[in-house]
Amino acid sequence: MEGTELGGDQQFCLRWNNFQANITSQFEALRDDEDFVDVTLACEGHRLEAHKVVLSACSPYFKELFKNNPCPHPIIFMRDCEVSHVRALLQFMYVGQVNIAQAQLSAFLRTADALQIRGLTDCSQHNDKKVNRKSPPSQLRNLLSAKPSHSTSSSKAASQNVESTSADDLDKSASRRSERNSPDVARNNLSEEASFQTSSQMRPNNDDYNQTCNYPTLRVKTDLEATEINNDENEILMDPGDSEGVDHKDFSATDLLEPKMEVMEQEASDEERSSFQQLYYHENNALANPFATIQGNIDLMAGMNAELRDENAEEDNKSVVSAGGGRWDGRRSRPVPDAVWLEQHRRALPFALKRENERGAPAPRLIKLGEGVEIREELLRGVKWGDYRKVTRGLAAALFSPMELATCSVTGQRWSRAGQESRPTKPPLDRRRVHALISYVSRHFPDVEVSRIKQVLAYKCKENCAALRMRTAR
DNA sequence: GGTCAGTTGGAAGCGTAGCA
DNA sequence: TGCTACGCTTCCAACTGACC
Repeated sequence: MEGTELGGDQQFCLRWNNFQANITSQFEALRDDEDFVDVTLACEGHRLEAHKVVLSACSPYFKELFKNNPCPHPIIFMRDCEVSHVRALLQFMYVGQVNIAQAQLSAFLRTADALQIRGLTDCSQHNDKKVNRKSPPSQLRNLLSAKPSHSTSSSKAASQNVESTSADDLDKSASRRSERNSPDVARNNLSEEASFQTSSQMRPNNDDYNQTCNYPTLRVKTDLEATEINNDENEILMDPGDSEGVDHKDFSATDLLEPKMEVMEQEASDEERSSFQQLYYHENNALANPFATIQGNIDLMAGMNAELRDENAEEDNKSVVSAGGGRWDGRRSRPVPDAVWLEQHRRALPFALKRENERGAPAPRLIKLGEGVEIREELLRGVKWGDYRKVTRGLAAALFSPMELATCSVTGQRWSRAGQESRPTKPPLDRRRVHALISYVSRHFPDVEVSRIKQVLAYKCKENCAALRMRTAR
């Protein structure tokens, strides 16, 4: 206990020596016991309970999401995210460290980056809204781009890399930390940061290397724990906080695969319903485009209160947030404002249809494509019927959002160049919709081989990807 | 090792909008 | 009206993984 004189009144500094350790363990216990959880992450059929305050503290992304959407207990559907990654991220946020197999590291970091998890991504960039949300912390980038080497020379090089960081950088870093930590902790971090060494065990994101090495496990630590050098060759301890002063290789625009999230509210009381706008869609226009009528997305909404959906559909469609700041209309690659894009597609929403029906508007006719996938007749009419190529392209634009087309491939097949160019393998487009599209086109163009249809779909994906890259570059 | 299928870079042709 | 820039469509080719 320390006492200081201030204005004649002696003040005492009461310090809980094990404060951080206690807080960490208690947060973990709260999560394990699911006490006071107020947000559910739904991923691959699993439900992961968490606390908004923790997610907000660890991610400006979640913080903004929850601030703008004051639902008492939102359910966030995380599509195209692996549940194991989400679990690991929660572990990281609650405990401050997590073990990730090297083989999973790249994908894990992409998910972390997309969710702007502090300590795993450059939050300074994320705080700058709309700007590239691409780069993981420099040390992680080093990890991903380091040459394969187990010699001490690389360790020295890595050490020199850190040593080249200027004192100003270290001071900046330390001052940033001091905002979160006590001055003592900040000093500790400063001294430890100066002696930080990126381990020579760091494995490059290299496929050849992947195939020949047993991956060490990466252990990432947050600022909650002091940085330390671990001699265990199978563990890499790193302080993710500092991102300055080290040359790095930026991820390309296509490295970023946006997590597709839909925030929906849990069953709420009447009082809660009257208090909040509780239905939100975020980052993913899946529910706002025509394929929302397919069973898959209806499944996603299974937990929703139908009445509430109707009540809030219109307002919520206006509240959609897009990280890209706009969407393409498929025809021209100029960005279409979200509001415009949504207005063009809003009526395809199942609950929006119900709302219109209640108002006496004629029920739009849905055409079955197959595989349980339906499309509005008017959208199908908009498809050019010159040949199978135009039909395929038209259906692709109707069934998949531009972001889906830009970030997915037809089958998700691994492409070896991806590894060489530090570009991740794209996830597959929704198989059911792909099959529906192919079967529909095949029925009307029986002489056309399926491979040709897939090829056209692949062209479409490539074009959207290129357009996305161009937009991001600008 | 051969074949097939999928992904992607790149090029060419065409259409459209903006401008002088 | 002609030019230019831009974007969309289409196709080819290279490369590689999966499969037999």
